[in-house]
Amino acid sequence: MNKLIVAEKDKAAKRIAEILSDGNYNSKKVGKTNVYEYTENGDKNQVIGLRGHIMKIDFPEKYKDWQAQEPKELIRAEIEKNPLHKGIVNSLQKLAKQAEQTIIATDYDREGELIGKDALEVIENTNNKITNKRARFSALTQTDVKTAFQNTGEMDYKLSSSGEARQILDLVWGASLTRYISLTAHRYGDNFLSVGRVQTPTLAIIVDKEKEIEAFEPTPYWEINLTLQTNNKKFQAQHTEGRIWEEQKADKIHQNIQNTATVTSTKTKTKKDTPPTPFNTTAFMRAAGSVGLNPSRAMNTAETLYTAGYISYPRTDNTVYSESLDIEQKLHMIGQHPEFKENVQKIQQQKNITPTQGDKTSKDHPPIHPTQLANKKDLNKTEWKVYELIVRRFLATLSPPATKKRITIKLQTGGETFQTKGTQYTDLGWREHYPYYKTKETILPKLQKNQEINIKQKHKESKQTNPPNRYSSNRLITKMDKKGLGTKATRHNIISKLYNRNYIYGNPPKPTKTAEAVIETLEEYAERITQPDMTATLEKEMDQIVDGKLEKQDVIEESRQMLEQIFQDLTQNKEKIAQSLRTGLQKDKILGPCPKCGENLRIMRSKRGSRFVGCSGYPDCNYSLPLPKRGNLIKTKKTCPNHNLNELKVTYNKNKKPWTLGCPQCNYDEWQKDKNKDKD
DNA sequence: GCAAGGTC
Repeated sequence: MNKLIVAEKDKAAKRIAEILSDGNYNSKKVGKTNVYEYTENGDKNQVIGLRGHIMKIDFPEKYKDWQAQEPKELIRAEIEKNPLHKGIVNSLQKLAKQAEQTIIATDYDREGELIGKDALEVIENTNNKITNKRARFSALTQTDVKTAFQNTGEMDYKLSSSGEARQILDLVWGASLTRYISLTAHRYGDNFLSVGRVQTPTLAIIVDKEKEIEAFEPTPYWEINLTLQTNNKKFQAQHTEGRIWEEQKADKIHQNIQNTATVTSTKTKTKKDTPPTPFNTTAFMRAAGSVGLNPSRAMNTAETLYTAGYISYPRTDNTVYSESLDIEQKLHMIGQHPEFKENVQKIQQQKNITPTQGDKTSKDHPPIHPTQLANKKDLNKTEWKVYELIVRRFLATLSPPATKKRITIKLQTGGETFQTKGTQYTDLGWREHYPYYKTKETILPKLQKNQEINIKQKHKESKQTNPPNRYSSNRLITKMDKKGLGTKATRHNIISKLYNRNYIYGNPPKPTKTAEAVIETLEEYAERITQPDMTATLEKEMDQIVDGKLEKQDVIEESRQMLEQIFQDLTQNKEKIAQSLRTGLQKDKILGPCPKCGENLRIMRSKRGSRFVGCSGYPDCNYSLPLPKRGNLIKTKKTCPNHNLNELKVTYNKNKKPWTLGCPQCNYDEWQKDKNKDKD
C-alpha cells in the first residue's frame, strides 16, 4: 500500500524518512516542497513536511472594512478556513492522488492534532478513497518513531476540535475588541490598538508594575556600619538590626560604639550550590538576557544555529536529557574545541557524570544542547555568544555542585551587636564551566572568639527604600510561563508585538501612556481579557472537550455570550470610554511647557499629515518645532534638563534600529547650529 | 489595519 506520511515540518519529515527507511531514501521536490521517498515491501512511501499550520481562519471579505460595521457584529460573524501556505497545500494534493493511505505524523499535542486534521481534510478532499492513521511519538528518536509507526492509532477529533475552539475564541475576542478600542480611540490604519487573550494580560503585567513604581514612596532608614582593623586587614561589619527605621535609634546605637569590639562568635557553614538544569526555551531566553540578548534576538539566533545543525531544536519545554542522548560522545565532540578543551577534560575526569534534571519532562523535544562543533570564525559574534552559552550550559549540567564556606562573625561593642559575613568558594564546581553568574567572594581575616579588635571608623548611613524593578523582556518571558500565558514558541513574538504597537518601549520595557489608557479602560469594562485567568479557564475547557465532557460548539457559544455581555457594557458607557481613552492617549503627545507662552507643547499633525511640535496656546501662540517625517514617535520618561521637555525616541516596525531623537528643542537647536556652520 | 498558534 502506497503511503503518504505527513509531518509538521520539513526537518521532522526528513528524520522520519531516515528512520523508517534505515537511511535508504531519496529527496525530491514536489512544487517547492521537499518530499522524502523510500520503498517498503515494494510499496512507495512518501514523507512530506508541513510548515506548522497550513490553514488559517478569518472572517469573510465583507467584514474587511472596520468602519463599515459594528465591532460586535464580529461575535457571530461566519468564519472561513483558507490555505495559509498554498504551495504546500498544492503539493499535498498532488501526493494525495498517488497514495492509498495517509499517516498523520504531526507533533503529538493539541496544535499538532489540528495541523494534522487540516492536512487530512485537504488530502481527503482530493482523494476520497484514501484511508488514514495517526502516528504518535514524543521524540524523533529511532525507537520512538519506529514504535509509533508499528502501532499507529486513529485521529483524535476531539483534540483537534479543542484546537479549533481555541482558534475561534482567540479570533473573535481579539478582532472584536481590537476594532472596538481602535475605533473608539480614532486610531486608524497601522496605528490601531490591539487586544488579545495573551498580549493584553502581558501588557497589564507591565502596566501594573509601572503603577507600583509610580505609586512607590521611598521610606528613609539608617544603617550603622563599622570599619574594623586587625593586624593587617580591614573589614566591615553591620549592626544586626540591619535597617533601622528611626533616626533616634540609629543615633543611640552610633553613640554606644566604643573604640574596640569583641568577637562573640564565629560560625562556618558549608553550602552546596547545585548546578543549573538543562535548557528549555524559557530558561534559555532568561540566560540569554544575562549576555545582553532580548528574547527575539535570542530566538532568531537559536533558530539560525539550529538550521545550520549546531544545536538541537530550540522550541522545547523539556528539561530532562533522554536516555538516548550520548553524553560521552557529545563531550568528546566539544572537547575538540580549544576554547572548551580544559573544561571538558575536567568533566571527563569526574568519577561519574550525572546530568541534572529539571521538573519539566514533557518529551516533545530534548532540552537545548549542542549537536555539532562550531568554529568561531564560521559564526558571527552573536551566534557564537549563543552557541557558547548553550555549550557551557550543557557542560554545567554535567558538573558537580560548587561548594562555598559561609562565615558569620558576630562582634559586640558597647552592648551593640554587629555581624559580618564572608563567602569563600572551596570548589567552583560547575561555575568554572559556566561563568555567567557572579561568583562574589568576601574573604574575612581569621578571628578567634573573645578577640578584641580595633574599630577604625563608625558610620551612620542614611538610605531609603527603592521601588520595585521593572521586568526585563527576558524575565517577562519567565513570568508569562509561570502564568500560563502563550507558549514556548510564541511568547517572544507577543513581546515584539507589544513593541511594534507602541505599547512599550526601551529595555526593560516601559509602558506608554497609551498602553496605560488601554489597560485601564479594559480593566474597567472588559476585565476578563486583561487577566491571565482567561487562558487558564480556556485550557480547562479545552481539556473537557478532549475528555468528551463538553462540546466545542457549547464552549464557543458560552464564550460568545460572555463577549456579548461585555459589548453591552461597552456600548452603554461609550461616551465615558471614548473620553478616558482620548485623555490617556493625549498624555503621550504632551511634551512640556512652551518656552514662549508656558502653555503645553504637543506632538501634532498638520492638515497635510506631517508631524510637528505645536503649542496648545495656538492661535495666540504659534511656537513650533519640526519632527522627522518617518517612524513612530515615542515619548520617553526622560525630560531635558534645559527645556523641561520629554525626550523622544523614533522606532520603525521593520528591522531598522530605533534611534533617540532626544529633546525636540535641543534637536532643533543643533540642527540650526549645523546649518549656520555650513554657511560659514 | 484585527488573535494566537505553528514554523522559516
